[in-house]
Amino acid sequence: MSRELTPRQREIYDFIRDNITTNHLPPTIREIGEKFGMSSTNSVRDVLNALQRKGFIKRRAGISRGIELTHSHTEEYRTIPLVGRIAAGAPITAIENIEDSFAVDKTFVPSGDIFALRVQGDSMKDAGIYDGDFVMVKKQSSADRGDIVVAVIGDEATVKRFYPEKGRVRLEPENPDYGPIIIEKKLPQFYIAGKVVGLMRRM
Amino acid sequence: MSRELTPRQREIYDFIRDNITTNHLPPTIREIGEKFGMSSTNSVRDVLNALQRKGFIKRRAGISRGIELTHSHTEEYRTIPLVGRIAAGAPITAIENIEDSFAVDKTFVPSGDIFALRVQGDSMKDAGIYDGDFVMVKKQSSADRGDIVVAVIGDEATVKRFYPEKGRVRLEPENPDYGPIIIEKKLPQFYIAGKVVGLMRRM
DNA sequence: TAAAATACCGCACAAATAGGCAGTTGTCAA
DNA sequence: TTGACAACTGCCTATTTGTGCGGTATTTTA
Repeated sequence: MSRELTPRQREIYDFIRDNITTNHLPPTIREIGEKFGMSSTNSVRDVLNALQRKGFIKRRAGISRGIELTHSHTEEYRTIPLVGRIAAGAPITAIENIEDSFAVDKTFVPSGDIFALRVQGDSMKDAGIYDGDFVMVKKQSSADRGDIVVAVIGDEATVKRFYPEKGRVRLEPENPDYGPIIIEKKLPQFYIAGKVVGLMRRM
Repeated sequence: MSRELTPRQREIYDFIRDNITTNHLPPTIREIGEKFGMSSTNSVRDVLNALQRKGFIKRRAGISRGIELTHSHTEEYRTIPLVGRIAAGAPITAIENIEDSFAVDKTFVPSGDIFALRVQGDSMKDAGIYDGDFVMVKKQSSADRGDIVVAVIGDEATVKRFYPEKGRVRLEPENPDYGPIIIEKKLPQFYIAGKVVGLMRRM
């Protein structure tokens, strides 16, 4: 279906895309024609028809500026809640706990229930996770051995490597200055909030 | 200046906003009128004038669908080009070099000319920058001492710490396994592409 | 209480816009 | 060499759309 574009088609497609991002508005047929020095609206129409046939754009008949990108760069992001405090018992992404939220590219995080958390301390420094980093966490109550998880103990959330052992759980930091945390499995104030699937850092 | 909106104005403002997010297109004056059962375009114009005067929208005269939201809740993210190859001479973000692009929250990267680059190798491992990470780079041709920069040498881009010295530049890795790179300043095939301002990692 | 703002109607007009038909030229593959 | 496709010109039409002028009635503000 979607064959390759010719240079001309690519050029015009790019112009439409840029126009949308710059002016928040798709161009009219004549605007395209003027830009590329075409004196006939039909010249543009031919190209638009080609783009539509090849599946790159959609058009809404009779509507001004009714050009829409199919491979829409418009909705490639998700909004992820940034969790402030984490308290045992309360659901993590309860509205009361959401401090902020930000946009992340869809291809960057797996689908499903994701939240973000700000890392405190440098106990995971040798895993490249630093104080102040934001980790993207996929909500799940269990994890595989060796996964980096967000564990909640009482009212504190901590990022550590997860090692299940007989009757207990070992949470291993990635920093020789810190020792492991051992949790007896029965503890009700302990649970796994999720698995770390991504990281963002401002520098 | 921007006083409160009347219920009617709020209603119409919301409709415009919803229309943009749903149809990726602002409505025409008549579309608004139809929606709210107004038979005169002037009824709509009055409200639009009020919205403009109060600073909620901007209008582009003579242009169809030329309504723009000022407090744009639509644009909390930016699209950053992911640069594939980097070749000396050619402008980095030339279309030929752009491999992909992805959305990033606006609050996450500074404004200005930003591109993303995939890190190869672990020479910056002790700065928490790992093989396969994406770094966000602010385009600039110079940097401060100690900044982490993207330097282009010939056809290769490398991420290192920047130390200007007399008549030359020292690029320092953050990994004891690697030594510094020394560049004589005159070299034309060497330049600073930008400064690393952020990092993203998939895990 | 007067002035300003709000929220409408109705009509008219010009510009902007999409769409259509007929034809030309060059390229490229069957 | 024929035919499909790409990329155009030119001209015409119908619809869409923004804008302008002149109104009315009610509410809010100074």
